[in-house]
Amino acid sequence: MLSKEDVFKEYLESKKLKFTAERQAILDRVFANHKHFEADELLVDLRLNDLKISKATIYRTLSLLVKSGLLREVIFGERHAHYEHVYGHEHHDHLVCNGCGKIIEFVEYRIEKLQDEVCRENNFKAESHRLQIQGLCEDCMKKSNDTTK
Amino acid sequence: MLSKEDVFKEYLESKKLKFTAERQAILDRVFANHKHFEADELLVDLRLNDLKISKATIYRTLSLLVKSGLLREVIFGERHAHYEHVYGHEHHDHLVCNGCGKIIEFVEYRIEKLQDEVCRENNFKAESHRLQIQGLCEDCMKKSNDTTK
DNA sequence: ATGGGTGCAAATGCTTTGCAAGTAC
DNA sequence: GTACTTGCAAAGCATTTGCACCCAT
Repeated sequence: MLSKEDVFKEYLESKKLKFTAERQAILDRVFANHKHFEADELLVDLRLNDLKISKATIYRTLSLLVKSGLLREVIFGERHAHYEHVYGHEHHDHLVCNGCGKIIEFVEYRIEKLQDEVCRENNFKAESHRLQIQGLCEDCMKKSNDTTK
Repeated sequence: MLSKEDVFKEYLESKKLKFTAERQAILDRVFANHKHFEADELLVDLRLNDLKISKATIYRTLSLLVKSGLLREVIFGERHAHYEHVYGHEHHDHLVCNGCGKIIEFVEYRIEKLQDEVCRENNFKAESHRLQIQGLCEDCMKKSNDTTK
């Protein structure tokens, strides 16, 4: 199986783009740590590792990582992007807590199958999908029911 | 059954807010025409009807319409909001064509049921959800297969 | 009369872009 | 050598906000 680097390098080559030190560093940090992250969090993480890469380059590289299929952009209702790993992770969907912002991932194969069915019915060729359920997690539910609050 | 106006007025009253001419006009135009629309499209529509309402007021009123439950905000992967009617429409999800931008609505009760099941398993209380499938519609699929292109 | 509402223009926050200088191949 | 890259600062865009004046209740 191809490593992340191989996947990225192959993509870059196919587009006649270059594998620079900045792209290397971003790739490393993106997959070193977090699962979900935002552009700014990546910037901080790079700084903490003494990597001085400009915001512009971060945005440009994230876009390439998405196009190469290593990352996916997720939008959680806010107006800025979050990213998550595609490489090495099964496709999943999200429960987003409106109370504390916690994100719970889940996999439900039967939903995917019904989606395929819907696509067939509408002569639609799916390329990607996102399902997200907003509400309250267990803890926040308890808090909001707590009459002593 | 309560009319849209009644729903809106009730919401405003409950928050000690006022039912102004601007809010009236926006409510009317929002439900006169479109289903899906963006803030800017609403602005144009208001101008075409000789209603000179500022952008600020449009944004402030849309937010109130969402809170009152008459509208829902949908984010189609772009970085700006779309709105759709809740009042008078069954809950549905979307197929979004990456080729031409067309939006196909669908209702699939079995998916909703599986979502409820997922929430139960995770002790999660759903408040809303959004499911969207991106891909190519029939027409765009034909175009991309067209070898004469 | 008065607390909320409006328009305007400026501010915001995330993201993109133009440009001059640097670098991978 | 030459096309692609980078950082910087400026621009872009959708949306929000501060403020002085206005108006529904």
